[in-house]
Amino acid sequence: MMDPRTQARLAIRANVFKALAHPSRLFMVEQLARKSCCVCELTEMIGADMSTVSKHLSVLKGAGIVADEKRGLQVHYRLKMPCVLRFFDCVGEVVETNAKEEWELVKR
Amino acid sequence: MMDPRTQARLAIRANVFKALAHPSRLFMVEQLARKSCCVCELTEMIGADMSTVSKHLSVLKGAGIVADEKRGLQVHYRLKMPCVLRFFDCVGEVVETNAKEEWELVKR
DNA sequence: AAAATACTTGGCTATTTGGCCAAGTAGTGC
DNA sequence: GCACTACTTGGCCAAATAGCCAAGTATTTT
Repeated sequence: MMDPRTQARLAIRANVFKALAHPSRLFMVEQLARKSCCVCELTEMIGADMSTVSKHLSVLKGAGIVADEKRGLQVHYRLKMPCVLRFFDCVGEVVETNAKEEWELVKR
Repeated sequence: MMDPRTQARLAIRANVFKALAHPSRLFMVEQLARKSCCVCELTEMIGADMSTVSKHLSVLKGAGIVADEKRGLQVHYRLKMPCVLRFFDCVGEVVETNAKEEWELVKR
């Protein structure tokens, strides 16, 4: 019946996945993997309101995936847990396999 | 400004993460990694309504993470993309690091 | 063919999430 | 101190998610 400890462990882990479960946040992680950026740079690239971007970043920060540091007027974010990049290969594989299978179904 | 192709690519990938972003679904993936199960077994373990479990499974199936097969009255699900298990090590690492840091803050 | 089992799907409600705008905070430069 | 820039936070609304119950489907059993 799934004891409370297991339940709690899974809930905490689910939060990490939840943090990555948004296109803009994936984009941010990819960018930050290349180089640290201030909020303004990411805002520019994504093209949403800065407040929106800031909130996304705080979700990633809350999950422990990125870290921030104030430099003068700007706040710079960096990828704190580069191991999340390892996810992306597998996700790419999943997506590719799905697409191939769907194609096979529709093809004829 | 994030072109539509990038946008679409990220949205598809985000769906895979979204599928994993729930405690019960993580539990299912872990179980299915050990052995294939029917819906009834997972329902028993999780302790929710069978309809709820069935819906969770269809989310995982929609993301291409699991596959199903009917055997008599039962439907058996299996882990189709075992590479998602590789995520779990990193997620564990993230969670552990977060916990350690939070502890350092509260300690004194 | 009727009953039982193992699911899935539809309907409903409560909660969460995502977005923008407006207002607040924190440094910088005059 | 006052204005300016770079953020963050609160408020609000629209949309998505998660849960249960009830109803529907498919297969087996009697």
